[in-house]
Amino acid sequence: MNTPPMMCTSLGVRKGSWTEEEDFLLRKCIQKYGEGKWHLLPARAGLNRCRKSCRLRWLNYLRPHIKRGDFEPDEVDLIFRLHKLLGNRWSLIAGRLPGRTANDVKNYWNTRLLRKLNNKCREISKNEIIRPQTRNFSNAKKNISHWCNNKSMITNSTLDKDDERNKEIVNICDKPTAGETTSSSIDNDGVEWWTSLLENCNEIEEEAAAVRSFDEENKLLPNLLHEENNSPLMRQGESDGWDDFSTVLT
DNA sequence: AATGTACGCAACCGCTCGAAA
DNA sequence: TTTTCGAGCGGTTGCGTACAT
Repeated sequence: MNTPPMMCTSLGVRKGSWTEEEDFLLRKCIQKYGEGKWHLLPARAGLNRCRKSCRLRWLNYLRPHIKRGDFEPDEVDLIFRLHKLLGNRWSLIAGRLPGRTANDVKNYWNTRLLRKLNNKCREISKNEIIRPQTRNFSNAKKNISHWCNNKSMITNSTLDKDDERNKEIVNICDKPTAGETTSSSIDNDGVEWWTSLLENCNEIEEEAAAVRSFDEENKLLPNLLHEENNSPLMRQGESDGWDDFSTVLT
């Protein structure tokens, strides 16, 4: 392994890739003192790194039992489900994937999965002409106070960014279940797409809250993958929109 | 063989949150 | 109650590598 190029900040703190020696020092220090107290770690370990860098290196790379290599289909399934439920809460998602880090999950989502979704959307757009529709907000007044009180609407990063990729995800993820209005059959009053989106936000927030409280009671789901049919989150027969993803990914 | 491009991953940055003073 | 500071998180960037031209 070649020594990576050295970079230092103005304070002389080393940046850039980690060397084997630094890894060794970090590992040794954590074995001795345990995790935490990151601000003390660089001095204890004799590392010329900032505490953030040390923490990240440990969490994403050096920690025992970290799984490397491709994600299994089960894991990809779970990522999709949890992303729909939780949004870009990578640490929460990773918490349900033993051996995977938030950074891994985030990278995987941002590269491979998003591309697959984008490709699918491009295929769709080849065949369907999506015409912009005028939006009549007069009918939406009644919803405004509801929107304003809905924190998830304001802060949910998967929804509030004017980002084409997020829009595509929202379109796919919010593909309605049987009996609901389809996104392609957008209503004529021009409001329903907004309200249904907002309702979804509420649902997602409620489900996320349920996850949190469930976690607190049970301390992490033992193995969601194998128990999902019994899981309160993914009960059989309840459409969570996931079935749609299988087709997207193939 | 050389060059350009796309992709994946590791790492950094800036922000928020919560605890302690 | 306010301020300070450490910890943690998500977004983004940069680099190395694989692949295409």
